[in-house]
Amino acid sequence: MFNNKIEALVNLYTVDNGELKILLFKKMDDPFKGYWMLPSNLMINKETIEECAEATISEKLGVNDVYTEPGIITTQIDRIPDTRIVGISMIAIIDTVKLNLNIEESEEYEWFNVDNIPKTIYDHGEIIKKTTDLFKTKLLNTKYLRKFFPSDFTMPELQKLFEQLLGKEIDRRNFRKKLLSLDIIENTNEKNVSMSGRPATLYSFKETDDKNVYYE
Amino acid sequence: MFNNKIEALVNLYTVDNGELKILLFKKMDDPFKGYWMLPSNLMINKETIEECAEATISEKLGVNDVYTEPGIITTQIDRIPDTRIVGISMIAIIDTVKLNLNIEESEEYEWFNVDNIPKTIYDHGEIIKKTTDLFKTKLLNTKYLRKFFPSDFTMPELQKLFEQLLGKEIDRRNFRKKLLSLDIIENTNEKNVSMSGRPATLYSFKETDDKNVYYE
DNA sequence: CCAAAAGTGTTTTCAGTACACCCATGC
DNA sequence: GCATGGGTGTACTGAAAACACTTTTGG
Repeated sequence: MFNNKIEALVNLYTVDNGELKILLFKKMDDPFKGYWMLPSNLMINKETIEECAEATISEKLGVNDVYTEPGIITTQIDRIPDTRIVGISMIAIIDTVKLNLNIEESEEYEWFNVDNIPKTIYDHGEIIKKTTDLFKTKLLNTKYLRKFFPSDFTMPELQKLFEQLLGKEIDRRNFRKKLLSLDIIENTNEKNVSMSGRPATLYSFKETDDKNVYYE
Repeated sequence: MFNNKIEALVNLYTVDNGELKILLFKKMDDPFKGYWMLPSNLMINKETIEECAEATISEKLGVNDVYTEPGIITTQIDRIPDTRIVGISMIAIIDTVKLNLNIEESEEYEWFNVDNIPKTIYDHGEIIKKTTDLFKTKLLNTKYLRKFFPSDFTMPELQKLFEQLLGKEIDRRNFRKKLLSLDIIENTNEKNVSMSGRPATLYSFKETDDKNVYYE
């Protein structure tokens, strides 16, 4: 009567060329064959929900030490037919460096832009939407930005991410001015290798207190 | 192995004379006799966490139709000795009108200013702090303010609440100017009965889209 | 008439916005 | 040398902050 199954639904995010993306797996068998899903696992008695999420990532991708934290919770009785499972969505962040080192191409998973989610099993689509909305507001804070950019980044890259988060275009000069005025980043005096055009300067986050870059 | 007990830890808030307060109950027996606690109940299989929280409030105070939503989640294995219970803190909001109609004085409970929480059982103190921090940021939005003030309120009352939320003093004239400029409230042309001094004008929230009053 | 709290307008300051031209690289 | 994307400075605008005196009530 009081015992419940709890599943961690892992929303694993990365920033790829200034785009916020989430990792989804393809369901290879019926029901819902061809639909997409969040990697998930039932939480066992002797672990925390964070441990459960980290184990799921490790199992699916072979990557360890990924930051996770709880997102939203769903206790709808009938969210999955014929069984009662409490869902806890987990926000997880991985940077492109770790990604490139450890992840190979696969038929079974794909990184999707968070604003372009394919059809999913059960309520995963709704969970992704709610969790991503929550995460987008958190992501305006350097605490989370740091995790995507543990080493360095370019201004145009970061600007592109903010344009997606805020859903509007930002003037290049004003964005740069604002970021520098906050005194949270520093010039590394390095340049990236660009596809074409002038190479961009690389910046990194200073080791200061975290603050929000934008509101609203 | 996969079955867990889940408890709803109800953080019931009200605004009393511009002060944000939370309801706590006194533990009347050992262990932790004399310590304070959040009202809570284990969630049963056939209810949602919201229903569990609402039932808890109904049981303790005899008040129904109270708005609730999930706050934070704790899955620490040893948060309660010798047993594993997953804790979900629930934000619940009650207005002073409902309060006065239904609640009588009691030895067993008390409304505490959220910035002055007494000693609590287990991890309740930490849960209150985290949930209240979360709620304070939400409370800058009229969606939640409305629930505290379903009928009307005075400017000084609302200003006092904002001063607590933001942790700083606000100029009376500037606060008034800002609130009126947002076009979210209207003058009811009524006055309240004051303790002493000039009676304050009563305002109410317009039926418009919700927005944030302040950031940061 | 005195104490207590509410109400009101103007100036200053600073952050946000708008805007156009030059620079470094690859091909 | 040209296409591509990166880097820079200034003027305008509007919201936030600073600030002091008057009004209404109860006792």
